[in-house]
Amino acid sequence: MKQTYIAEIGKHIGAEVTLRGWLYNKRSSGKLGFLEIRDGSAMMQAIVSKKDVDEATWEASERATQESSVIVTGVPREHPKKPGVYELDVKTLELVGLASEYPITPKEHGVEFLMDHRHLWLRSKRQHAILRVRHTIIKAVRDFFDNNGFTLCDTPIFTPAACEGTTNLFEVNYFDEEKAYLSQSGQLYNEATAAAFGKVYCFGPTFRAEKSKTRRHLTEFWMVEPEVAYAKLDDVMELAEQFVSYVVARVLESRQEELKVLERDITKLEAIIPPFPRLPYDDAAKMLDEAFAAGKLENKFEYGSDLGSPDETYISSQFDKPVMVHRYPAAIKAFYMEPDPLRPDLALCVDVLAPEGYGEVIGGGERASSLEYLLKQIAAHGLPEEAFDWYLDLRKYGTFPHGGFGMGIERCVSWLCGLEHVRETIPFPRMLYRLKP
RNA sequence: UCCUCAGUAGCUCAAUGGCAGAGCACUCGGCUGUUAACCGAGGGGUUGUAGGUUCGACUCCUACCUGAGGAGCCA
Repeated sequence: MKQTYIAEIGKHIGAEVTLRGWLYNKRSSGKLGFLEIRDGSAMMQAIVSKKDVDEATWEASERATQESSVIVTGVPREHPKKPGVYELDVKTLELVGLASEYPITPKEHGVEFLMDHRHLWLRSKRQHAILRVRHTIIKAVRDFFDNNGFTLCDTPIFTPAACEGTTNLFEVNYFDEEKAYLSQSGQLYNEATAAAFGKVYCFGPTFRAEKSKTRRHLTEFWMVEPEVAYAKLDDVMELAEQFVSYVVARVLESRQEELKVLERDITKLEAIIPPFPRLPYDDAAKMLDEAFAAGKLENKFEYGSDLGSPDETYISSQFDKPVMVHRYPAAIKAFYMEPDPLRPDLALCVDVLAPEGYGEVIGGGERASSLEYLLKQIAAHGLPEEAFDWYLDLRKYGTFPHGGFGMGIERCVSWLCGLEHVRETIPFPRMLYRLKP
């Protein structure tokens, strides 16, 4: 008995097939049973008619509870009332595993309950759709870089020192010599591999021990980080808009069904095509001042500070494409940012803010290439110079201008799916106060 | 760390300081085209914890616990 997957059922109309899966839901009308079967690929309704099946099958169909595992044989045909929809006329049904009373009912549930049952919640239609979109996004991310001459060079997860201080890092006590930390970015290592391969990317889990408790934060999330030798800030911005547009297009192309389940307004996604607006920090500051004067923002924006969440939301709401805010004050950015030669108080960096209030999905820029400047910056930030000896070597042995960015996968999934919270974008989210399941 | 809100049946919620309730889920019965199916019956409660006010507290007060949303910080 070869298994047929429901997603392929259209190819088997009129021929007997075997489905293996789980009972999603059941309705009955006397001697007629309607079983919704899911097998991971899709769902379909199976019809059990008492007069057409043997006693064991009828009894099993009556006994089967929600989420019981079942093997069903039958003949698929078109739904009598819905063209293009298929149903299965059941011949036999075998109960593989009777499910105990299933906690997730077809009615509504609260967040805490669903999060406690995340291992089961994944079986529901909505979660299935989200994680399929996630899969497509990740595939598109890899394809984009693989097809554009990038080499995958993954960076370590255990790292000896912080990129930007140790306050938000997870400490690991294992290595004899010194303290280790879980990676918060692969960027410094990307700069080393970029000198070897030219165009590189890394893609892995990232850890941030921030006491953040918002819909945009996870303590463990996945980040893809490209780095390009000889790239200037303009090249980085162009790469970012090409990359984001490609990923969005791939999702639109292959995940229509899932976006429909999620009730996503796809016209919003269809607008995501290059070029994206470029907004200098100074202009962003002016926009925020005007918004505050017009009573559209609660707090006055202070020039020189970083954009707050409400600020980002306001700015992105003014555009129907992702907006690239560039050239922030160097003082509020990481030590390795290249200063703008025309305005040394500004850093050659860029944040990409997704539309519809989804906030920052990409952060990046041009890296400082001068050894003298980096030494000054490390001292100014109070960082231990010896921790960066290998990083400084990159400036000693053939330094070169270069840049790149990092994109948080979960924020991207959240945006493309139109979700309220990133916790649904990863199979098992890790958050402040959430380690199980 | 700070601000706001919420904890009542397995789940989602109701109950004006005066008898602890409904829908879903579950069990039993009915129904040959159901779509969160429907109809009838049944079991199911330390109202987050501790204290206080009151003749009487799910309801009011205090503290704590847990969760959610937000700020800061970030992708």
